[in-house]
Amino acid sequence: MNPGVINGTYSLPPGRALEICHQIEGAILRHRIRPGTKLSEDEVGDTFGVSRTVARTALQALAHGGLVTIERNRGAFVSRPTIREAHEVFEARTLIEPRIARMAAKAMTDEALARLQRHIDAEHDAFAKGEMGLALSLSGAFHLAIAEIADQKVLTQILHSLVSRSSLIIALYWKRPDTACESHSHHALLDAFSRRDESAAEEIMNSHIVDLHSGLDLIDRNENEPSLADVFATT
Amino acid sequence: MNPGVINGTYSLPPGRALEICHQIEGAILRHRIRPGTKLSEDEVGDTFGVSRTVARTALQALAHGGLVTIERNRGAFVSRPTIREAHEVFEARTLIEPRIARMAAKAMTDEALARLQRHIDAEHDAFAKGEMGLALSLSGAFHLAIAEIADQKVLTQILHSLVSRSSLIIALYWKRPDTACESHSHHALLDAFSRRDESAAEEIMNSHIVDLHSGLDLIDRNENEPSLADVFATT
DNA sequence: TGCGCAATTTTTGTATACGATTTTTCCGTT
DNA sequence: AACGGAAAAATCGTATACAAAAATTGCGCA
Repeated sequence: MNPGVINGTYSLPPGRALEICHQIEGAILRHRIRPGTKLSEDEVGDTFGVSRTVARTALQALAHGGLVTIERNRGAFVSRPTIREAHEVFEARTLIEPRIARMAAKAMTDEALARLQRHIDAEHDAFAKGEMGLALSLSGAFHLAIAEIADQKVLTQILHSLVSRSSLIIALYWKRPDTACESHSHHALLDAFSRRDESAAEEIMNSHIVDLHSGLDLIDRNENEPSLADVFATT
Repeated sequence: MNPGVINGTYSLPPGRALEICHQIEGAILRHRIRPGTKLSEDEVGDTFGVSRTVARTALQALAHGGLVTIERNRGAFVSRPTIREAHEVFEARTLIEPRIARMAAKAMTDEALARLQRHIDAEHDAFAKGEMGLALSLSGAFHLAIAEIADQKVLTQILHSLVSRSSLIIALYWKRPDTACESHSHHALLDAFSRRDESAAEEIMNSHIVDLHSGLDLIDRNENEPSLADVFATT
């Protein structure tokens, strides 16, 4: 199972390429592949036992979701969102998700509540086991589940891309890599949903996203990895 | 020149495929190709003098933007948004664009104002000449230009997809195909921008999108083309 | 030893070939 | 004449081949 992976997000006909998309997406969302990692066509093709043609299709689909960046004549890499983009992604989520939460509260059913509860349980579980990557991806899946309940396909697709990129952003800029990001916002959200309290859901979601945003270390210490070159520069 | 086409929207490396994307997008936005039209790989390849490989890449990119729909073993077609999707697209725009207008008002410069004025002039021009397709695509480009001025890349990309799909929706559901869609909302918007009146810009944009939405004929006479089969059903 | 240039290797861009699926056409049967 | 099915054609899915570009390596020279 691939948490965070929702059907119909990649506009590809069902087939091998779509499956590979989901596999790679899952790996990135669980932080098993770091931003910046090269994803060569041969490597992907060999890994999944397909030709470069199919691997290429999958990588291009991922590129359109923003998870992968393709540079001409250089290949595909797991995206490294800039600080600028990080801000924009969370600002967009702040705009969109509270509204989605409100719509979800309106459309909430007992079945949907149970599903959200299961999401939270799984998230807790992974967290307890120390599987942080999995926990994080499940946390993203929770947000998408809400969008699905709101039954807004267009916004869900948009949110999918935003949540995916958020995962990359967290991998790059989360303040305390060791410390965990457990919050009980999801519980509070579920509670509001169970009361069908639209305004509360909207407000809680808003604070939740703002919290996430502010949990990032987005001070511009001249952008991106100072790795090696800068570290040993003897100025 | 391709009105409505903005760089960086399709996550493809520069090259032949990207160019073909823009060409096809331009044609669709100007209503030179109707929703539902088949775009076969051979046809596209021959038209632009490239192999199917490149044509395929372009079509897949367009599919991710929502302009084209690919069905497995059947090929690519210009998308035909459902009534349901039409509502969702305009609801999403109602959520996003007023905010973008506000941000644009805040970031407005004289140079940007001049650019918007040129957009409006071009739109008028096309309209006067009866080139409705061109006028419509320029109208979409105006909205995108605002997003660019707001300098929000993430939201601009999202809006690009929404505006493109709006063009398909208008092609399918506009109430009076003969009557024109001239409104002076764009003028009013420009006026608010020139006064740097953020609230006015936000409010005018909101009404403008709502107007567009209500100009559509989205009554569900059991979805899409009743064509033929239903027409002659002798119940 | 350090630098730069050239040859080699790797990797991507594009075209083409072949098998699979779908669509169309055409013919025989009723 | 209408229907159904089989053959033919068209179109897509995938693999592979070759050309072009980039990255790497290694050599020669200062």
